[in-house]
Amino acid sequence: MPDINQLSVLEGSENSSTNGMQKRLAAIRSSQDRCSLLFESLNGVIGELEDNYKLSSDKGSSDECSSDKSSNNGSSRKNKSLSPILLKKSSDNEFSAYDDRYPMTDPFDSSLVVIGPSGTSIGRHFYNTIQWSSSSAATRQLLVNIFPGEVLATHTLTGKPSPAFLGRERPSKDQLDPAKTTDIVYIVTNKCGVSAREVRATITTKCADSAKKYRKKRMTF
Amino acid sequence: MPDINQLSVLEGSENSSTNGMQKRLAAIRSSQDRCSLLFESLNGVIGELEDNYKLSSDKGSSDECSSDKSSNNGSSRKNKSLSPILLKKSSDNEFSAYDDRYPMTDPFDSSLVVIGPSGTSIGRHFYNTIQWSSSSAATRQLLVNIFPGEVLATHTLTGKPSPAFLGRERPSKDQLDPAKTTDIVYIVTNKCGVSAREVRATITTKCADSAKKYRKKRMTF
DNA sequence: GTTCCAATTGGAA
DNA sequence: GTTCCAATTGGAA
Repeated sequence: MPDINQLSVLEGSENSSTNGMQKRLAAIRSSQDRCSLLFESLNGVIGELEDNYKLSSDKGSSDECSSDKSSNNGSSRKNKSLSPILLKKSSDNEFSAYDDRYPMTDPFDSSLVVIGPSGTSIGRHFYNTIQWSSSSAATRQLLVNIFPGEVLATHTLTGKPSPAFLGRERPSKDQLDPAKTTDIVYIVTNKCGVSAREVRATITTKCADSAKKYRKKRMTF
Repeated sequence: MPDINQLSVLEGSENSSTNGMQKRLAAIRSSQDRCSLLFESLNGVIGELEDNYKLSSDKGSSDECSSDKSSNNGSSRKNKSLSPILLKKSSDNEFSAYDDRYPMTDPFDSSLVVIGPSGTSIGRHFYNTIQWSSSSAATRQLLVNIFPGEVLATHTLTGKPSPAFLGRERPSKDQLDPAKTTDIVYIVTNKCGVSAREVRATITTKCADSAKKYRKKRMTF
């Protein structure tokens, strides 16, 4: 969560800040992390309950067709009451840096949704299919939508070689466009209430898995 | 949320902290208060969803309800059905099968505290010094208290070799006593509200760091 | 077919 | 001096 990291600025501005203060900040940070986890947990519960509810209330409709959701009468009330609260939660969860403008509709193309301050945009339809109830699923969905599979296979989060493979270097990989990855981290941390660390780990793993996939393809030649 | 309450301790011991810092801390505190409110709100949503769900699906739902659910009578149903879901979710986050008995005083030695179902015990005085506000700090404190430094340096969580170093094997390491590591995971997940994954990652890292330390010592010979 | 796990590393924080 | 980061791997889940 970006806001917490910003707290480190404090240390710079105050030369008098003590070790004790560091500890306090660490304590705050970790309790906020726990908050995030709890949010995720609650989100999961809500998603589950909602799924059950939908399942039994209107059996025919598939889950995530959201486009015509707003046109529902009566029964849509429950859906409606759910979303705003969840959104409110997300924004409040980001104690500071959260910018209410994102996600926002692309001002030049209403079929696009801008997901973060760096301006990364994705299709609205795809956006509506993202499973925010799982931060790793959401992260991976965003990755495969934003980057071609081969880019994922040939790039990494940082572009740096593994320190564990020094002197045994693998073909070096470029860095995924940082503007896009930071926007992914931005939207997932905000929508799912998880730490940036977690999202970044998922990106790292997804790249590794993609590379593995392409490596296998090569083997078959 | 116990963690947030613990933060109030911060106020007790401020000596050098500046006015600006106070304000920032106040801001954090208030946002955490908001957090608490949101939890209540989310809980309300869950209740509402569940009521709706109950209302519309009183016909043998198939989901993951436990075996004894069918034996419930009408009135107890709502309370009972919500809890399992929350518990289930919780266990995903490793608040898991929380057993109120732990931590407990060692029945044979009141100076010891048993931290988990496997019976790992630690000194009461040490127990009282654990920083539960940081899951990684708490995990590391427990590790160094329970295992000698050299054991940490020569063991790993699983005892398995790194798959990334096949054909280039490092001297193999034994597995840390699983009874003890599971108890560490148990107590930290419960006290800090973090996932088992996170605690296990910290254990892995601590072992790696310890091994590094001892490796350096060797280098100096 | 995809996601997740954890051991290892050097250096950054 | 210690903790944290992320790339890489094979296989488990």
